[in-house]
Amino acid sequence: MVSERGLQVLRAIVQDYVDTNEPVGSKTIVDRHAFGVSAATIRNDMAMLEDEELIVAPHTSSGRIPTDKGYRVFVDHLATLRPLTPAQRAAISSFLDGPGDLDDLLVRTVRALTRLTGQVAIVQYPSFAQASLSHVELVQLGSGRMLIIIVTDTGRVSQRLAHVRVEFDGPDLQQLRGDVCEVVVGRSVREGAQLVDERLAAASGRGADAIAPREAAFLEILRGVAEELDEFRQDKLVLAGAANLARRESDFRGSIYPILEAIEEQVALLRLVSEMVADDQGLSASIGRENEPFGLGEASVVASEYDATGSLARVGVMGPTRMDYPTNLAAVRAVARYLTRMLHEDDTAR
Amino acid sequence: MVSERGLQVLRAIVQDYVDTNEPVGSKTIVDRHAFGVSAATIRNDMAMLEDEELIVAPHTSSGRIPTDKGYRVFVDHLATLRPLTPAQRAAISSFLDGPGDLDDLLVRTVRALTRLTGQVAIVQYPSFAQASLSHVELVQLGSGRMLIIIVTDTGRVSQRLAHVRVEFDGPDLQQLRGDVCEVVVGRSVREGAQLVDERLAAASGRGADAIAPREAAFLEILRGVAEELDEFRQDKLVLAGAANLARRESDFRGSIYPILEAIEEQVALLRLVSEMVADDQGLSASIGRENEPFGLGEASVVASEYDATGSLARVGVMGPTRMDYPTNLAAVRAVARYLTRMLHEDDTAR
DNA sequence: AATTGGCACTCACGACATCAGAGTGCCAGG
DNA sequence: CCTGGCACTCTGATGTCGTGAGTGCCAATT
Repeated sequence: MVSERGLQVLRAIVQDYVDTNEPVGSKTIVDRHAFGVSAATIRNDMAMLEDEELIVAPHTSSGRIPTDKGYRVFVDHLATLRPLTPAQRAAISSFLDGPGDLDDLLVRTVRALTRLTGQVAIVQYPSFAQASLSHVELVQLGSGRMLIIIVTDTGRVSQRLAHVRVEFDGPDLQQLRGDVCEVVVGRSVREGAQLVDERLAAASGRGADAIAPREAAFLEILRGVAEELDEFRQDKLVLAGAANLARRESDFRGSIYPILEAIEEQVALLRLVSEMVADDQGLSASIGRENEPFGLGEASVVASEYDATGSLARVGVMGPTRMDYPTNLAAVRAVARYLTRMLHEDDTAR
Repeated sequence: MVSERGLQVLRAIVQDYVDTNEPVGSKTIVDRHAFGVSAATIRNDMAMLEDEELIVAPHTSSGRIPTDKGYRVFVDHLATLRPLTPAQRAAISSFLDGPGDLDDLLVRTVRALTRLTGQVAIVQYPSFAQASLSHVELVQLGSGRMLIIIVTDTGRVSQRLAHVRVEFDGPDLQQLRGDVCEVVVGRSVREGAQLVDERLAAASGRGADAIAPREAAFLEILRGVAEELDEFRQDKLVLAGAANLARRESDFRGSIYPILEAIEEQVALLRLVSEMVADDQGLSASIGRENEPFGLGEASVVASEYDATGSLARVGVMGPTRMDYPTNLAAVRAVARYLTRMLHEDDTAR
C-alpha cells in the first residue's frame, strides 16, 4: 500500500526526473519540494513505491526513476494539465487559421503541434467510412486514360486513373457518368463500396467475351471506384517532427530506429492511435511498454480526440517515455479543441 | 604529385575503410591488396596522399581515412560501378512494374531504391513547368465550394478548392468552364500562369463594385488556377528510408538531427539535388563538406538523371560520407534507367 | 631513383587502482 | 510514525601503466 504522501513523492520524482534527467534522491526531494518531513521519511516512502514497482533505482546507490507503471499512475491520478500560455494559444491560431482544404488544415495542425511540444506530432484523418458520396466526375484524358474524381460530403476529394479502350463523345460520357453516379452517389462509402462490389461480381460471372466495349469501360471505371473507396475506408495519418527524435535521442535506451521505422510505415502507429482508450475528456496516453506490441516499447503517445463533424479522430504526440505529460496533454487538448472548432465553422461558413 | 600507384593506394584505403569502418594502415593494405611492394613503400605513398589532403590520420599513430577530397577523387577517377546482381535487378522490376499513376510510380521507385541501397532514397518529381495544360474541369460541391481540376499532358492531375458565392446551372457552368479553359488550355504551365496573372491584374485595376457576381466567380476561379499553377512550378521530392539514418548513426560525427530536419523540410534538399552537376552519363555525387551550404556537411548524395518524356529529373540516395559509392551509383543508375523506360512505355501504351 | 628492412617513437586504449560523493537501508530513540 | 545517525555500496572521475598498432625516417639495396 502506498500512502497519500507516497503518491505526492511519486509526483515529485516524476516531475524532477522529467526536468533534470537525473535519478532523484530523497535529499533532492526535500530540497525542491516543501514536504514537511525529513529525508529519512521520504526514504521510507520511496521504499514503499519501489515495492509497488512504481519507481526503480538504476544502481544500488543512486536516486530513483519512475517505471512505466509509475508514469501510468502519475498520468492517471496525479497529473494536472499545465494550461497553455497566451503565446502558445496565439501560436495555435496563427497556424490553424487561414484558408485551405482539409489536407492543408491537417498539415498545419500537425506542424503546430510539433512546434508546440517539440515532439513528433500525429494527426489522424477523420474516418470517411460513413461519409456519403456526393459527386463522381469523369474526365477523359486521351489515349485511353479516364480520370475518376470522387467527392464526399465531408470535403474529401480524390482522384484515380482508369484505363478504358473506348473514346466517348460528350453526351455519351455524361450517360456513362450517370450510370456510375447511380450506383454510388448519395450513399455512404460503406454502402457504395458494397454495391460496386456486387455489380462487379455479377459482371465477372459472365464470360469476358459477352461484354460489349461500352460496358467493359463501365466496369473498368467501377473497378477504379472500388479501389478508391477502399482507400477511403483506410484511416490515414499525417506526421511531423520526426527530427525531434534525434534531439531526444539519449532518452532512448536502444536506437531510435524502430521509432523512425514506425513513423515511416505508419500502419502500426495507426493501430496504436486507434486503439487507445480515452478518458471522459477524450484524452488518452499510452506509455512505454504498453506500446510493445507495436514495436514502440520505449515511446509514449498522448492523444486527444477531435470531432470532424460526426466522426471522431485523434491528434497526438509521440516521444520518449520520459516526457512532460501535463504539458503535452494540455497541448493536444488545446489543438484538438481548436481543430474541432475550425471544422465546424468551416462547415457552416462555406 | 601523386603517382599512379598512389592512386591505387587511395582506392584501397577508400574501399577498406568503407568496408571495415577502421582507419587503414600500410600493413593492412599489403595484406588485403596484392600490391607487389612492401609496407614501407606504401607508407611513402600514403605520405604523398596526406600531403595532397586526400587522406588523414585521426591520431598520430593510427591508419588513415579518406578526406572528403579523397572521396571526391575516388568517385571521379577510381570508382568502377559495381554491377547489380540479377536478384537486385529483379527487385527493381518487381517494385516498379504494375499499374498506377505517376504518384504511385514514384513512391514505388523511392521504396525500391531505399530497399536496394539501405540509404535514404530521394526521387525528384519531373518538372511540370513546360508541361502543357490539357484539361480544366469545374465541379460544384454545394454551399459555395467549387472544385477546380487541372490536368497536364504529362499526366499530373491536381485539384484545388475555390469559394464562389453564386450557384451555376449546367449550361452556365459549362460556359464558365469554357471561359477558364480558353485562358490556359493548350498552353504551357509557364504561359498559362502568366496569362492568368495578366487577367487578374487587369481585373484588380477596376474597382471591386464594378464587378458582376458572375465575373467575381470567374476571377475567384482564376485565382485558384493561379495558385495551383504556382505549385506546378515548384519542384517536389519524394523520400523514403529516413529510418536508415538511425542505423548508420555512428557514421555521423554530430547528431543526425540536421539531416532528419532537411528530410522534413525538403527545400534545402531540393536545391541540393537540383544543383548537382552530372557527368556525361547523367550521374552525379555531392560529397560531405560540399553539402555544407545546405546544412548537410556530413552527408553525401549520389544521383542519376531520368527522363520523364522531355523533362529531366533525378533519383538519388543520401547517406553518410562513408558510403559505398560504386554500389550506390550503380543502383541509382539502374533505377533511373528502369524508371525512364517505364515512363516512356507508359506514354505509348496508354 | 625507387624500394626495402630496421628501428625508435608516438599515441590510443584497456586494465587496474584509488578516491570522493551521493544515496541508500536500517536501527534506536523521540 | 518520524527522525538523526551511521555503516555500507556503488558510480564516476582521475591517474598510472603496459601494450600494440602504426608511423616517419634512414641507411642499405636493387
